[in-house]
Amino acid sequence: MTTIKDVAQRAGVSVTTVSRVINDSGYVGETARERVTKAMEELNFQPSRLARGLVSGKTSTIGLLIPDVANPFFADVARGIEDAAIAKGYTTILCNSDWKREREVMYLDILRSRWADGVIIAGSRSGEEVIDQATAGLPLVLVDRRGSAKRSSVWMDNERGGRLATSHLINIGCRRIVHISGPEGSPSAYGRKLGFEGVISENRARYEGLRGELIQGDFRYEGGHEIGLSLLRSKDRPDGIFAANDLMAVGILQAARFCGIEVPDELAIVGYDNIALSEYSFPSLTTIAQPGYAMGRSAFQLLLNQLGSGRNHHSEQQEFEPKLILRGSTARKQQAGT
Amino acid sequence: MTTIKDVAQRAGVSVTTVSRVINDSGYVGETARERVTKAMEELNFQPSRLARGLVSGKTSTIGLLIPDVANPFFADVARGIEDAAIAKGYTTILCNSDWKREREVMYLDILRSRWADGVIIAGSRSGEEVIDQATAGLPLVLVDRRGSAKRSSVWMDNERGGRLATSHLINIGCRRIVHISGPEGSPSAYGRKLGFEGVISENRARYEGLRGELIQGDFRYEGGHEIGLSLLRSKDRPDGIFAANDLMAVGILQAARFCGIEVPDELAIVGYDNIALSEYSFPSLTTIAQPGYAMGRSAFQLLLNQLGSGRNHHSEQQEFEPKLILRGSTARKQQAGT
DNA sequence: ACTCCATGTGGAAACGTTTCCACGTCTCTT
DNA sequence: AAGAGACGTGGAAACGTTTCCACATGGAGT
Repeated sequence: MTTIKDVAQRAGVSVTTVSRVINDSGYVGETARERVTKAMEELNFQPSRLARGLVSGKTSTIGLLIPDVANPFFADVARGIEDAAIAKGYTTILCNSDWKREREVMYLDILRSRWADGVIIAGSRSGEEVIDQATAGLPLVLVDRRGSAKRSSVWMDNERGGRLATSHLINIGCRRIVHISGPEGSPSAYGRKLGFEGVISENRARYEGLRGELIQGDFRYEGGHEIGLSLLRSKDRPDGIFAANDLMAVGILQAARFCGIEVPDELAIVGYDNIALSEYSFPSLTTIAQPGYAMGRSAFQLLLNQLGSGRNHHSEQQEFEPKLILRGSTARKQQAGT
Repeated sequence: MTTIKDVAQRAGVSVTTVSRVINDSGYVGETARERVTKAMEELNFQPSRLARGLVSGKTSTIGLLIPDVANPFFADVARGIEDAAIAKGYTTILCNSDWKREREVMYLDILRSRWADGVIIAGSRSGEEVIDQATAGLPLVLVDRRGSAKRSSVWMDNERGGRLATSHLINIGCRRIVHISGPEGSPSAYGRKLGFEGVISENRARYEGLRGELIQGDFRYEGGHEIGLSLLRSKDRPDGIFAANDLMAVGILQAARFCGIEVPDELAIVGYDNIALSEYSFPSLTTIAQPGYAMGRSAFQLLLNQLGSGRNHHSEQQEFEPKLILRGSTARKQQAGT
């Protein structure tokens, strides 16, 4: 490792001068600057960010805590964040919590020990107190929930999304609807469930025989597949399913194909997220769009605003609108009247 | 930030003793140990990895340089690497090069400045000299190519994979076959192309009228879609397409649906990677399996071996076998004889 | 009674930077 | 002619650890 001292020696100046050249601060003479620049190039010198971080207290590093990069939605979020971060000179540490609370806490400890300047947490199942405790003063942006006013967050109105999805199923004539929810504790899953329940109970008077059922899922493809199989093999099978994310919805789609059930005519399916997969499945999946990449970019921007503003806890909320994307999995030949 | 000094003071001992307790090294008395442990808990103390790294020269950090996490194959690789890394106490820095060589170099400079202990590069388009130059002594594992003997690498026999795919298309009766290759410079894309060309030229004598054509792609869905459209609209359209990855293959699938061309009967399609998407598309995609997660785990293991072995450049190669996965996109009613 | 070694502890240097302070020299103003 | 800047430079402290060294104290072996 070549250090600033080597550069100083080679250029025949002091380390102070080299530092000034690197940071373009203070006064440096023309000749000195040239010699330092030359020496840096010759030695292929890169100042150590460790040392720099130690003295400045800033590491230009952020932590990204998500359940799973292999989940396309979070991969999009991650990409959005990393792109925005590197553009501002920040480096991103990747942390996959695998939906486990204890892993979240573990990663947060690691991030603190590495002096991350801030953290973005997406898809956490932990409560706010736990997060508060574990982040302990670390600047923070949450991406899946409406945080309290004192915290920055990027979120969607998941309840509205859940309402859109459920209403749509009712509109096309479904009367026995099942909602496969997300893991317990996930605020987005909770919102979607609320929306579902709300619409079902509001419409029960209007459409007699309308029934809504709830099954707890895990946001994973395999989980959706299994639940789909057991659900579709029962006598009293549903004619509409709203899955809390696309991955599970696609799992159900496969289960339906396996059971020889026609989608959308015998069974209509709505997902959530609008990941690429939902467009290319067969039939293509009606879903609620959630712009992962844009939400990621936005989350980093909020974090940056917080970092810039020093002590005075500049906190902001950014909301994204859920949007119903109509595709094959609910495109019935004849629709029931509204 | 609470420091080791605060802990020492609270426990009434020297920083040396605290350090010994933290690292469980040297002699520490029973009472002193207890008091230090207690003080650490009370202060919620986490030793600074920056300071530690500065003195030890080791940061327990690795860099992960991939083209794009939003590409499901690389997301799998990333997940495999991160899982393996955290299990050994290493932290992963995420770098998306977006297939651009200059971004690779930029990221490598950043990683060096952060004193990453090692780097894993997947899907790079840069030549070995460029990589050598940019990594400059950083322990390194390449994941998509058979490195020279002096370098650790994880790879697949892409040429064999290309041969499998192309032979399969010929076997089911395709005679005008197009290969959509990957971006220029990518070794995996190159291997697949070689395999394609080899099989085509070897079979030209046997099957008269057999034609193979090459089109340069970019490993992206949209690219595949566009190429598919222009290809399928021409009079002289192919009856078989081998795409260098699944993303492009699915793009072509969509293009075929758009043009009203029957898959697999009018057009057979083979992809590469076996990402989740390939199973859920319609028709499902015949492809060459590439186990991203396992390759990621493996890559980290090789890196770890290198890190442990000090100066003596312990380098290993790990090879994975390509496997043909038969699915709907090539399942023709009647197959031509071999 | 002596040395020897295991045990326990702390001071201080080192890691590679940034930054505060001090000390020059030159030029311009009055 | 003298003082006030502006300009240019370097020494050294500081950041939070680890680790080398020195120095105690005690008991066991001769």
